[in-house]
This record gives sequence, C-alpha cells and structure tokens, in this order.
Amino acid sequence: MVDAPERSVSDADEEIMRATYRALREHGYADLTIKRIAAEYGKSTAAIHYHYETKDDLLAAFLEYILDRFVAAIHDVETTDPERRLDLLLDKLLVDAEDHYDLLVAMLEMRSQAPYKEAFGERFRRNDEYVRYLLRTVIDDGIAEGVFADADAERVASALMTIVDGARTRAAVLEDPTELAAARRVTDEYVTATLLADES
Amino acid sequence: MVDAPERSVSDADEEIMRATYRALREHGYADLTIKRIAAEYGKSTAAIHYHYETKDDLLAAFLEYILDRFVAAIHDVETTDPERRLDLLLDKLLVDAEDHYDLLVAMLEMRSQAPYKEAFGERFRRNDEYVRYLLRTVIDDGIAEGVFADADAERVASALMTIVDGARTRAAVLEDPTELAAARRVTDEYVTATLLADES
DNA sequence: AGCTTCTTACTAACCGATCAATCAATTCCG
DNA sequence: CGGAATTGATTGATCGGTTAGTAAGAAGCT
Repeated sequence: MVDAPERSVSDADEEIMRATYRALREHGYADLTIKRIAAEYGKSTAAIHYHYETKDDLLAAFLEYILDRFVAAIHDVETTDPERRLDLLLDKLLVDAEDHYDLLVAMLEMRSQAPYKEAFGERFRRNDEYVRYLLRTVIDDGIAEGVFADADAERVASALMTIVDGARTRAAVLEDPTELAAARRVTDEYVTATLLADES
Repeated sequence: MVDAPERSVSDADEEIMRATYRALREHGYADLTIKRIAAEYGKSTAAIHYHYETKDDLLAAFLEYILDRFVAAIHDVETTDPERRLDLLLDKLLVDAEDHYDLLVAMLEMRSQAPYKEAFGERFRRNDEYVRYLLRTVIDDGIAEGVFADADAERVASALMTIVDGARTRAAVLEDPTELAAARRVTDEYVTATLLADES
C-alpha cells in the first residue's frame, strides 16, 4: 500500500519520452537514432528496445505524447468570451511557438514524413481536426452571441489554420521566428475583416 | 564540325538531375540514396560519384536545378496588367502545385532540412526573396496604376506567401490536395479585401 | 525464488565513399 | 596516315562506419 513514490508502471516510458524529446530537439528528426535517445535516457540502446519493440513503436508513442502535451496546452484556454477566446487560441498557435524553435523545426520534419508513415499521418490529421473543431466552435459561438458577423465558420477556421501552418513552416525553414508574430497580425486583420466587419 | 548530336559537356549532369528527380518522387527525400539515384540513372553508384564528389554536392546541385525550373515556370507569366498578373502568379504558386503532389511532399522534406544543411537554407531563402520581390513589384505597380488601393506591398506579399506555404504544407502533410484550391480562394478574398477595397 | 529491468556483445543490413582496373573515344606525334 | 599516349566514363569490389534489432545472461527488487 506504500505507493508513496507512486512511480507508476509506465514511469520508465515517461522518462524515455522526455529523453526522446531532448534528443529530437538536439539532433533533429532525421538524425534521431535509438543510440542518441539512449544517451539522453542514460541507459543502453537495448534498454530502449525492452520498453519499445521497434523504433516505429517508440516514434508513434512519442508523437502521441507530444501532441497530447500540445492539446493540454491549448486546452487551458478557458475563457468563454468568443472574441477573447479566439485571440488566445491564435496566441497559443502562433506566439507560444516562438519559444520552442527547435521543436518547431523537428515537428515540421515529422510532419513531412506523414505521407510515408501512416501512423504519423493519422495522428496529425486527428490533431488537425481537433484544432479545427476548437476554432469552428468559438467562431460559431461568437456568431450565435452576435459578437461576430455571420460567416462560414468552417471556412474561416480553415483559412486561419492555413496561415498558422504557413507561418510555422516559414519560421522553421527560413530560420526566422518573426514570421510567427507577423502571421499573428495577419490573423487579426483577417478576423477583423471577416468576423468583426460590423456596419454599425 | 559535325556537332549534330551536340551531347554537351554536362549532358551526363542533366541526366543525373533527372534521375535524382525521379528517385526523389518515388522514394522521398528521407529514403533518397545514391544507390537509388544510380538505379534511375541506369549506371553504377560509382558513376554518380564520378560526376559529384559527395552526396551533399549532388543534392545542392539538384536543389539548384529544381528551383531554377520553378523560377523558369513562374517567369513565363508575362502579363503586365497588375490584377491579372497577380492572379496568374498565385495560380502558379498554388493551383499548378496540385499536379505535382509527390514533388510537393519531397520539397517539404527538403525544406525541413534547411536548418541543418546551410546550402539548402541559403538556396531556399534566395528563392523566397525572389518570389517576394515578384509579388511586391506587381502590387506596387498596381498601386501606381491606381488599380490597387494604397497598401503596404511588402506586408501583403508576406501574407500571401504565408498562405501559399501553409497550403502547401497542409496539402502534403494531410495528403489533401484540395487545400491548395481552398487557399487560392483565401488569397482572392485577401486581395479583394486589402487591394481592391475601393469605396466607389 | 522469481520477476522486472538492464547490460554486454553481437548480427545483418545498409550507407557513402574509395579503389584499381577496364573500355572507348580522342589527341598527339613521327 | 597510323600507331601510341592520353583522357573521360564506367564498373565491381570493398572499406569503414552506422543503423535497428536480437540473444543471453547479470543485477536488483520484493
């Protein structure tokens, strides 16, 4: 009953995910090897294989882990006021990414492998649908409350996500984090033009 | 004088570029090996190394080759009417990409390696600046001719490129080519709202 | 004692790159 | 003109290195 330390059964798993995270930021996805993950883990490569049969299994688990963290981060936007909530969501999607440039690059690498790794594609699509759902919902709420003009919430959400992904890709590829802040202003312009175009 | 065949000095180079292009579309950048390029080339791997010292050299040459083709394609937009020219440029950037999905994916892979391969980053930045110059110029021309409303051409061009890159990333990652056409409509909306907002 | 966890040592496959050797075409020279 | 020398292009074999994954047994915990 002395479960005080409460090192849960999958305690090692959590540490391996963290080690993978560090190795990924340090070496990038293309140069992410089991050896390097093991080095961060502080144990042998075989120890990794004890917990995860194949590298693919580990990577799939890691993608689950990292996207769950992302969802958790975006989930703590609790404001219900539609205009404020949309602002905060876009901040999470664009502004917060500035502090994690290495991760931004690595995630772009992983995303570029989606067409070749079905597990990746599936998980990225699911995440995409979740974000789209959040955006569509807040927009629809705003329309229902009358603070947003009548608009096609689905299309507006898609447009915003395209801008978000464009900014992330450009920030990573051009090694220019200011792309994110610039895109944040574009989303504001877009929101103002399409959702706040009141003819009062 | 009988230079009829005219197999130019760098004839082999051209064929290797084409072989690389085929191998890239077929296997993707991550799985692009000299062996696979040689297979497409129809000769041995050593034959590749005879023409290009290292794999990096070959890849740098290929990126030059493929981006030169892109520039050539975008260059044949000769219309001078600003509104029409902007439309055609955006068509080249978004609509035409639909026919080359495999290349779209591979180019995203290569772009994601820009932070690790300075030669890539440099070349991608140069290409980016060229596209930005084209867009800025056509917008400034339109403003000068009075067909576009007064606007910050640099910022509008950046916004359009963010949308373009977002659509390309999403089309590749989500394996959904319709993202491109959808983004094309967003650019139209954006152009209408920022450049054609005449209060006649 | 017995189960979980881990290490050491290993394999098989693949990678980019290098090597000497070969062949065909071209150039040089008497 | 014609043989000799040179050059460009290519092959097959191989090298050193790295990869993911495996096998067998030791350590440690309960």
